[in-house]
Parts: sequence; C-alpha cells; structure tokens
Amino acid sequence: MNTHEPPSRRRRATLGDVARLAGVSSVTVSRVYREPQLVSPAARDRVEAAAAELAYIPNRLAAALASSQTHTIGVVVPSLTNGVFNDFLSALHNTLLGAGFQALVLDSRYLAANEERAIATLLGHHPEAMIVTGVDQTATARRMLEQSGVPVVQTMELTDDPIDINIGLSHPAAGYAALRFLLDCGARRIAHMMAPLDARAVRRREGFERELRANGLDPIVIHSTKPTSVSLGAELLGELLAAHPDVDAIWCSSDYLALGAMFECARRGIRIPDDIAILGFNDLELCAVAHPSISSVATPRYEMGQTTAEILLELLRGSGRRPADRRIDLGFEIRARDSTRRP
Amino acid sequence: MNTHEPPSRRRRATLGDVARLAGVSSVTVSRVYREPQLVSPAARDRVEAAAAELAYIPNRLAAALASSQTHTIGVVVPSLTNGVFNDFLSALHNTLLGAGFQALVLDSRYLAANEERAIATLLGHHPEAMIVTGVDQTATARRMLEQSGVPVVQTMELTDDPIDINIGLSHPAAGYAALRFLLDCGARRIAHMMAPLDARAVRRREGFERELRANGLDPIVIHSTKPTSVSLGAELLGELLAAHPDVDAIWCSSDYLALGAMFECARRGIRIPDDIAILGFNDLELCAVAHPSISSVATPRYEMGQTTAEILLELLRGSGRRPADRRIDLGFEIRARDSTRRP
DNA sequence: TTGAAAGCGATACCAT
DNA sequence: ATGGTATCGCTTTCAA
Repeated sequence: MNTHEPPSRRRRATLGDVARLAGVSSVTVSRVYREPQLVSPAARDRVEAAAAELAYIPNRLAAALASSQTHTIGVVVPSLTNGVFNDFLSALHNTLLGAGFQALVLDSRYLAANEERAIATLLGHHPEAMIVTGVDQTATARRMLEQSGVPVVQTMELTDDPIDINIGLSHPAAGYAALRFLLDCGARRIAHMMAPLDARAVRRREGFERELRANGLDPIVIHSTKPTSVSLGAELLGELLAAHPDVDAIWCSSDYLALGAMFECARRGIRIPDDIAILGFNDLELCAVAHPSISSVATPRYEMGQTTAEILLELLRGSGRRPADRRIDLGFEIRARDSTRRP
Repeated sequence: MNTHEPPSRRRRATLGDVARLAGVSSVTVSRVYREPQLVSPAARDRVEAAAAELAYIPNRLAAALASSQTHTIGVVVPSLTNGVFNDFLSALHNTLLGAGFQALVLDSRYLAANEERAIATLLGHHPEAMIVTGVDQTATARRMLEQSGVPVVQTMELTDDPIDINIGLSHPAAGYAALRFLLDCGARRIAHMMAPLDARAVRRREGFERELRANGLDPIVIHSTKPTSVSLGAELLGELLAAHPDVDAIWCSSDYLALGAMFECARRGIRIPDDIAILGFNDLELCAVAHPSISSVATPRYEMGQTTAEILLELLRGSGRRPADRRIDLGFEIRARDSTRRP
C-alpha cells in the first residue's frame, strides 16, 4: 500500500516547452546551450529563466540521435572489484571528462561471452570510441568492433594483431623478468600462484615457466579458478606448502594473493623473506606500506589510462590523425622491497 | 602520419537497411527483436540473415527516444576505487542485468558539486530510476531528482527526510556501537581515525564522540583530508602516537586505515591487541584473513544493493507499487576478531 | 501476419 | 540574431 506520494509523474519539460515559455523558437533555445554567443543577451536571459523554472534537462538521447555525436566512450573491463582497473579508469575519467567525454563502463567478470554482450550493448549506445581489456575478444566481438567504424583501443596487454590501436605491456616478458629477479635473489624452488580466470595472468605464467625450464628447474604452479582475493592467497599458500614444503620463493600473480600468502605465512611462523621470498604483481598502493613491504612488478596502470584517453581525444577532436605506431608498449618495472632478499 | 588504415568509416547499418535486404518493412524487422512471435518464421529467418550479414546493431538511442524506455538506471557513488561500493554495485548489477536493466554508474569523488553534475548528466540519459549515495545532495540536485519523475533511492545511510526511497544503515548508531564495543573490551584511551571527505564517516564520528563524552572520556580524533587508503592509515598512526602515546584502542573509519595502522604497529613493534586494540569499519574480505585478523563493524553492502535493485524492479515492472516503508534500515553488526581483546 | 504514417526531442541546414 | 523544416533511427498506433 502507498504510504507516501511518488515524485511527480508529469512529463518532463522539452526544448519546445522552454521555447514556448521564453517566447522564442526552439532553435534559439538549442543555441543557448550549444553556441550562446550567437544568441542575444536578452533572449538568452529569457531562455535561461524559462529553463530554470521548468527544471529543464536536455535530452541527450535526442541530441545524440540528431547530431550523431554522443560524446561517449565505451569501456569494458574484466572486473570493477579489482584495484588494477580502478587506476586505469581513474586516469581515463580524469582525461576524458575535461574534454567533455564520458566513459560508459561495463564489466565482463572475466568471461568472453559477457564481454561480447557488453560490447554489443555499448555499441548500441553509439560511443565515439571503444576501449576493451586484453586481446582475446571472441570472433563475433572482434567483427562488431571492426564494423563499428569507431576507433578501438585494446589495453593492458600487447598483441601482434591488434584490431586497431593497442596500448599495454608484455605479460610474458613480465613473467620472464619476475623469474629472473627471483633467481637473482638466490631462490631455487620457485612457485607461482595465480588465478587463471585472467588471460594475462596465464600469459605471465607462460613467460615465467619457459624461463624456469630454460634454467633446468621444474615449475611449481598453484592456482584456483576463483577470482583473485586476499583470502584466496592465504588458502593457496596452504595448498602449496602441503604439496611442496620446500619452496623458497613465490611469485603471486596479483598483490592481493601476495598479501594473503604473507598473512598466512605470519600465521604459520614462516619468515619472509628468510624462509620464503614473496613477489607480487601490479604494485598496488599497499605493497609499499605492508609489513614487511612487498616486492612487486609495477605496471603502468594510470599511464595506460592516460595514454589511451589522450590518443583517443587526439583522434576524435583533432585532425583524426592516428598515432605513428598503433602498438604502444608502456613496459613494467620490478620494485624490490623487503619481502624478497636483495638480488 | 598514417601507418595503417582505420576501421571502415562507412555508415552503420540501420533497421531500414536490414529491411531492404530482407525484403520486408522496417516494422517487421523491429518486431523480430521485440516480439518475434508475431513474425512468421520465414520472414524472421530472412531478417536474421540480413541482420547478420550487415552486422546490424540496433541503435538504442533511437529506440529509447521512440519508446521513452531506456532500460537504464542511473547510479552515483562517491568512489569507484573503494571496495565498499564495489560490493554494492555487484549486487546491483547481478539483480538488474537479469531483468534487462543496465546501470549507468558515475562517481563523484566525494564532492557535492561533482555529484550534482553527475546527476544532471545521468538524468540527461533518461534513466528509469536513480540511485544516489548518501543524503547530502545539493538543493539543486535534490530538485532535479524530485522533478525527474522517476523513483529515486538514497542509499548507504538513513535520513528522516528522504527524497523518495531510502535504504541504508544508521552511521551515528554504528559510531555509538563501535565505542561501546571498545569500552566493553576494556579500552579507555580510545582514538578515532578517519577521512572526513566521507560524510558518513563524519556521522559515525558524531555518534562515537557523543557516547565517549557521555562516559566522561575525551575524544581523540586524528584525520586527514586525503582519501582513505592503506598508506594513510600508517601515516595517521604515526601522527596519532606522536600526539597521544598512551592510546589503548583505535577505531578506524575504514578497514584500509585499520590495515595501514596495523602494518605501522608491526613496524614499530607495537603488539595488537595487547598494546593497542584496532577496530575497523565495513568488514571487507581481508579483515578475516589478516594477521592478526581485524575486528570490524560489518555493513550490509551487498544486501543494500540487492534490496535497492529489487525494490526498483518491483516499482518499474510490476504494479508500480511502492514499498510499505520508504525508509529501510539494513543495520550493521560488529565482528569481534583478534585485533581487539574479547569483550 | 504485415505495413503506412506519425511521432519521440533534439540538431543541421538554409533562409531571412 | 532568429526561425522554418527536414532529419536522425526507431517504436507506436491503426489499417489492411
């Protein structure tokens, strides 16, 4: 039963309503919003008063349909819960908003089918550009993106066969570098902890394993299909030690896993880095402040967002000129801290 | 200079294009998407083939304009970086997507002016409902929401004067309860660590301080205008101890602050809970797995999202009937763990 | 089962 | 500086 009144259901004011009240044509009202300098101050004042009185909010849908400019950019990320993508999205927003563009963000929860649906949904909103995560789009999704006619950026990782523009870093190379780092720290029984839901984590693992084998060592990999989390790190550490009590280093494919593993070590009285060295991935803010501080492979998340936004803006506003190189490698960097011995 | 070809710039296929290719009228094509059972199988097949060939994606803007149904819900949260809102948004998405609704999410970065702008932007997309965080909207924003004619949910906290529907928990009550809990644990020199950017944190503090004073104790509050983070927790712990070396308990207004404070304690050799007890807020996933595990005030974030979505769906699809009570208190709960002594 | 015609609320183009 | 009119791509009557 109704215990209170809903907000007024009356029709929202339109451009025409404002025009009528202000005693001008609707074109004039439209101009007040788009090119105020072309409207006489007197008319402008009347329009503004009328708009305020009616609480007029322009209908962007109609505007977009008429102008075929939505000032919107579609973005698909695998997860909104993961700190990794927050940095990327922040940078994106920071750069885009100032230029009058708005990002429509959908998450795929690491599922290709969801990503395909999200891409279709976003394209239905007629964005002026698309940004997707990774390079593993389904054939259908890829075709939709190609047909869309708008610039497409694939981010976070690199491929030899991009749809359009590709900005990221090499994950196999990161895996290789992580292993080299741990070897240089003196580790020999090196395990890898990961959540293979993430295709990039799988590629990091490949680089890691290849180099491990090249050094005559056997890969120890422990993983779970659950999404990455601190508690998963603790859980996997338990499984790892049960199977391989003699590991002397662990590379965790996310800092959350690393933190969870560290907590579990503390709980079991295992010393870090003396008994086991721990290396994370991403270098989230907490790595530097943790105790012990966590060594990690730093990824340029903010930069990736910023570069992506800048390139798109240049493309959309400016001359429409494309970057000299369609493939931009932003690299990574290992930050050595207390959770690993010094190399 | 161009080093590669941009994706084809040709005009995207429209309903009319598909109709022409399939040899039917555009109404029939439209029906294939909305009411397939009204179209003969033969026509349907031809339309589907034509749509596939043209990689046709319906223009949602045009559809929304014509039908005045956007199947979209506008959401404004203060931050996308904060785990707190992720749980809320997950629940929202989970419930909404299945029902064919899509959430458009914008963040305000804890600034009322940004929130106002975000609300205006979202209303411009003609959502069928609006969800905003907290109850401190500007007068203008409030008026826009009221005039919008769509259901509005204010979430996360409660007010006596909601715009429309209000789902959340009482933050002053949480502050009160946190203090009672620490007193019951035997603490007497109790400090509060917070980031006052968040209006709800300010209200928690009020409940906390009021009860502290009622017990004849002096409030010790340490805060920073920076956004909450793990490193901020470590930093504030330093400031706190410099000013008040004798504190025996700290209530942190977020679990991130609590974690940072804990790391800093470990670094300084301060024992938890023996020297200092630490209580967090929100009960994020990491609290249970941290070492020592972190006591925290658990908030029903997922439930808030789910309840919000369910009520809106009922309102939008169903009879349009509103909940019996426009104000729903989902409460909170203190989870006692190892970072505080037992009460 | 199918289609013709009239909008939806703006913008673009061309006059005045 | 201002306005008339066609148009954007789709949905909604209403007829056939």
